[in-house]
Amino acid sequence: MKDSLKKLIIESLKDDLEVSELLDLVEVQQSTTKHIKADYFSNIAMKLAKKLNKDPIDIADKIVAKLQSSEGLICEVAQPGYINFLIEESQKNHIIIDILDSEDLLTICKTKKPKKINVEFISANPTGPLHVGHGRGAIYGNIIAKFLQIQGHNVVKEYYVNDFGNQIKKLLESIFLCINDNQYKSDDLYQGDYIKTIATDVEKKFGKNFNKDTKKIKKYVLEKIMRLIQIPLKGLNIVFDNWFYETSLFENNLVINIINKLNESNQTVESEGAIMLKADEPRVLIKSNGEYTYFATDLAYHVQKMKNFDTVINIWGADHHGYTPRIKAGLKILGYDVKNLDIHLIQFANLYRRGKKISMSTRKGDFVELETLRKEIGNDAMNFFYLTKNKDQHLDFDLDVAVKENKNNPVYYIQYAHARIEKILNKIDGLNNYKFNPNALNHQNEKDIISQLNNFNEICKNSIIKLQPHIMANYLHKLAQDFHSYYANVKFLTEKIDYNKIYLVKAVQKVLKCGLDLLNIKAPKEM
RNA sequence: GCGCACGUAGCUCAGUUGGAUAGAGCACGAGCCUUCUAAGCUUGGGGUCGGGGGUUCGAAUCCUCCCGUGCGCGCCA
Repeated sequence: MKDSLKKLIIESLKDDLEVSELLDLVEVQQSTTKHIKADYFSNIAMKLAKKLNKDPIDIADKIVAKLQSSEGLICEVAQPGYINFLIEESQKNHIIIDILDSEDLLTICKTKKPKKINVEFISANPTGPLHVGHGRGAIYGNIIAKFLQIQGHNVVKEYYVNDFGNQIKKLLESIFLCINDNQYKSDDLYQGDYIKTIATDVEKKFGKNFNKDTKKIKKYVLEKIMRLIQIPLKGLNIVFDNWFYETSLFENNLVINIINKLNESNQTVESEGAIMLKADEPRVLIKSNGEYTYFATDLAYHVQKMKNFDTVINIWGADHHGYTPRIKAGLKILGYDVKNLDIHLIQFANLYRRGKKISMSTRKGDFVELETLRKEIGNDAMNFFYLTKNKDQHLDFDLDVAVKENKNNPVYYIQYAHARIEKILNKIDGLNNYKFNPNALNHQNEKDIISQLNNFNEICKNSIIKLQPHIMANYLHKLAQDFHSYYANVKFLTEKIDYNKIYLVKAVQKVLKCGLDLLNIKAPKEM
């Protein structure tokens, strides 16, 4: 609808030599102001006025004069130069048939150039179970991968397992101490209850005095931890295609290869026994004790991804933002186009319980497990809660409210709309014998809903293509709201059923279902 | 101190490339079930969009300064 109006305007301006170069300024927007009687409007006259040094009203009048002949379209000029469009009801109402006939409501999102895309998310260190601090990134990353798949891309969901380096050493040390010294306490080591559980198992299998450095022990413990990590993921239906182990980089000599290449690039310097890369600023690759830094292995990891994929997406907590320039600088030196590396920074979600902020430290064992939260409030509420907010927004999550609202959560509002429609449709034989009359729906509630339905494609573009799930979440809420209002005002199952209304709610249900599916939220048939 | 974000109703958050009179949920006040599910509807109060300045026909949105909050500034990962 919007695009066709845009085309009309461009068409009307094309002959004018003065503006023919300015046609990309043309835009049409949906009218949202209640007191203005218009479906869409354009501000092109005001934009051109400046460039041409003319009165915007005159320009608008000219455009409107040319557009007047279009069928089913009423154009008006308003101060200080808006062009308002009113579309005939029957034309707008046709969206109902479009939706019901459509085999896939999301075809508009399909890309013409499918790419191989790697989406890496969560990637929490394998030193403990996932806690609530990982929830936002988990749900966001999963949905981003899904949106890309819907666009038609070939997506690999990946979890990077940091099974190399100090943290793992400390984990093993913690377990060792837990077995041999019940009273151990150290700010530097891990102390959660899960350590005790694993320690018990380790002791059973390996005895008290095992050698912490053997591969066997490490593998055993790592498997235990990875199993813990997968519990909430299974619960949330988050499935990874690939678990990339940091140690595999060494087994394949990938790190040393990268270091060699960097050395050849003349972008490395030696300083106090360490090798540094001239990245955004000098960054250590090899410590003076000969160990690789996280940066060095991470570069090798990213090179792997850049080689094998057209686009590489990292979903990172916002606390990693300072690391971005470094990794990009490194990849640039290695000859990769960092335009293909897309880093999504997710702001922290603070968690409160009884008005107090909950600290989330795996090491101190002071955290609420993601699985605990999931069980308390349920998948649907959890998905909706995280997906309804912009990733750039810091947000506060009050556990008490979340649990209290379990029965009263906004997500149920949307699901309830879906279930209510289902109940109506169940009592109808079907629509095959009734032809939809596009002129029949004139109730204000009906107009509101139809306007929302006409919006759906635009919402899909903004949400799915631009990877902004919260736009879809908020749209669904608005659509549900319009429906509930309608439902309260209108009786469907009367003696003489108006099947046009049934067409309408059926289309609404189809859109709700589509949207809820998108966000990994169930669309129940009854509640 | 430097860097990256954020600041919208009492609370939690929307606000689509700058558009016309600022939005929702929760909370609070008042109504609505003899009727398709009241997990619902209707209605009221509640705002200097952190503050100043600037750009523009037009700013919550862009620029700048200030204030506030979060995060980051390791030979940690």
